[in-house]
Amino acid sequence: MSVTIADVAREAGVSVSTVSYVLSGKRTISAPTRARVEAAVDRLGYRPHAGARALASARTNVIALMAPLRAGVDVGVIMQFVAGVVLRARHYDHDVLLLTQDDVRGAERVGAGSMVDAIVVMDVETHDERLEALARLRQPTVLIGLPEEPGTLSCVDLDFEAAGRAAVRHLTDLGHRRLGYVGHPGAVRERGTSFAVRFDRGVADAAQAAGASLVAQDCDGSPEQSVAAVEALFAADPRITGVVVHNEAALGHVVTHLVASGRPVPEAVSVVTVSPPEVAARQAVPVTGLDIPAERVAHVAVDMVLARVDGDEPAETRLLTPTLTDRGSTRPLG
Amino acid sequence: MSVTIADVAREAGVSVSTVSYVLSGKRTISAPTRARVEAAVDRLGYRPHAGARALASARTNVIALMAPLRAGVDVGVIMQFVAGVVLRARHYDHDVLLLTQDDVRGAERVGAGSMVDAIVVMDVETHDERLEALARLRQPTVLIGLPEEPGTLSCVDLDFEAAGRAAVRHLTDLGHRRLGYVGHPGAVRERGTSFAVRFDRGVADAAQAAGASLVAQDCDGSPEQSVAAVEALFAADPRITGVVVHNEAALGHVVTHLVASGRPVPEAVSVVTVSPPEVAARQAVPVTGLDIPAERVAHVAVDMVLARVDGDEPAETRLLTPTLTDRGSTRPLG
DNA sequence: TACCGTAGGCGAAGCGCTTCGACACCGGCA
DNA sequence: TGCCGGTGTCGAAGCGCTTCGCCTACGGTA
Repeated sequence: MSVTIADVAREAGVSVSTVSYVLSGKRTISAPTRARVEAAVDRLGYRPHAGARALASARTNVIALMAPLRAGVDVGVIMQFVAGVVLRARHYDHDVLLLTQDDVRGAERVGAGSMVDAIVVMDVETHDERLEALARLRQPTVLIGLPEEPGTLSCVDLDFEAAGRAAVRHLTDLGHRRLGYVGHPGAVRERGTSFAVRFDRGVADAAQAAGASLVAQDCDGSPEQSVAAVEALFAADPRITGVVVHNEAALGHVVTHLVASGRPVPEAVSVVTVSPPEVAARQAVPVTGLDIPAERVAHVAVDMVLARVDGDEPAETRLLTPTLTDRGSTRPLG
Repeated sequence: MSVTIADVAREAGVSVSTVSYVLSGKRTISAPTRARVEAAVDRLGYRPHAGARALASARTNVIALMAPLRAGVDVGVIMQFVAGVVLRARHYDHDVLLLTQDDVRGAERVGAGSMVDAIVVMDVETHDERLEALARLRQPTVLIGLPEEPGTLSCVDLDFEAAGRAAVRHLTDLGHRRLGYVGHPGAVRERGTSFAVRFDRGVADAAQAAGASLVAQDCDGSPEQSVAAVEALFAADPRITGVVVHNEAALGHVVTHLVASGRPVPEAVSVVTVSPPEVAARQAVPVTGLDIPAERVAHVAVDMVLARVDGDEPAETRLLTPTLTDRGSTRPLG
């Protein structure tokens, strides 16, 4: 069929094993021999057969990525993440096998079938039904998100609690002491990756630590509810000067309504958010906030999971510290 | 390591080859024997080793998908397409290996390395530098788009010429005889997948056939150019009553400006477009148009390329006929 | 009754690669 | 001079699966 390692060996006048060692670098080979082999490889256009390699070495150089491919609000972020995983995987000379979120047996299939060396799972929920199957596989797995019971699985996520604290502290450092908070609907707090709960806690803690008052309001992100949430905040405390928005979908509506209702941003109200930088930046008033670094999370995920492939290192959970980008939607009180 | 076919054979009290034949169905096996084997498989949780299978059978049950993962305007459409490919591949019991567009040697790597059975390439340009390498691979390939020289490669795309004709005919059937057309900038006509050129031709042909006048205007999709394009059309012919927009990015701006400048849609001007249905539907005035069926294209692409895997059928180019969805942005003249 | 075709099963030869152990050769040391 | 430890190379044994050819039974036909 195509050119095999035996062809290369013959062409270079060495044995098959020598060619293999030249290619893998796992034994020292003298410079002249190595040169002959490399020349033969080039001349014949040799490419090792991935299946044969996988069979003999128990390594495939492929990682599985389970991603939510349904069209949704945050498609852009998902793409960024997927691209980040592919890029980073290539950096380690790995390819990426794409599985969809709803292919519940997908991980099991590719894992048990030894098609991949490791598995990255996006969008993990607090009580995720896939975890059990994942834990049984011999491939290391990394989860994006923080389930209640990670067991022996690694996790990466943004440190939402720190993000909540940082968001509030940014406001209190500017002197704001009467704060509003637009969060997620209760349903998200249950499911989700617990990020909502963690963020809430960070917000509350920091407000208390700074001696600031805090009015919170859930919001599903619709234009109506967003407007209503803003009004509810100011009804509860008309003197609010700082607002934290942890709801990508609502962000635009909240800002627009603040301005439209005679509360210009940042002149009357300072606004801080957590979101992908692109989302925060493209609002009518660009919004200062904590960036969700999709690509960085992707990189870290791949790094972590590949580190575990042949090391017997234990699982680990890593929370990335968010960084705040000032886009001018806040200003000192007074 | 894990359960092998030999374990299953032992457990079922048959030979290894018998187990293999039960699994593949390539030879008749008596019902009782088959049952024993299947029971053993279940009991042991046996999964064939993909690498071993690939080595022995020269089939991997994986297809490569080369997709543009950079964040762009049409991320949603790309995702739809990717999801469509994965779904359809699963339907044939295949998995999908994801390559990025800019990984120029990616296809060569996975192809020559026998990691995949077939290759799907998105976003092919008229003179695509990847074509040559793809043609050299032994795996069948299907291109999304229509390059100038497909050679032995298969292609799928929407029939943009038919779409152009249908768009115009929809207007002329309603009695419109003075038409405007907002197209792509010249640069896109050069690159791209020639779809712009093909659409242009369809539009011009149909206008001529119906004896309608046609004023065309290029547009890069920016708000400014979109407004300028509309004004240019009506400057050239103030009596235009029907407009064809073949520019996703411009569509919103064109519609908005028509309405804002006292030319309500559809009361004063009928508008027809070609775009993904979601885009047409979410405009201020939902726009009637020819749908770009991302998922259908994906399905057809997978069907075509897998059909060629072990058949020696020749390459083929398929142009999908677009269908028109009426969203109320057109009305009879008068 | 003798024969043949077929269904049902087995053995073994690869598929192309990695890797372990063996071996030859060389220079340095006692 | 003899021995020892590296260094560089080779041979061969798998890795787990598919598939070809072969063999046995058995039922049907002449």
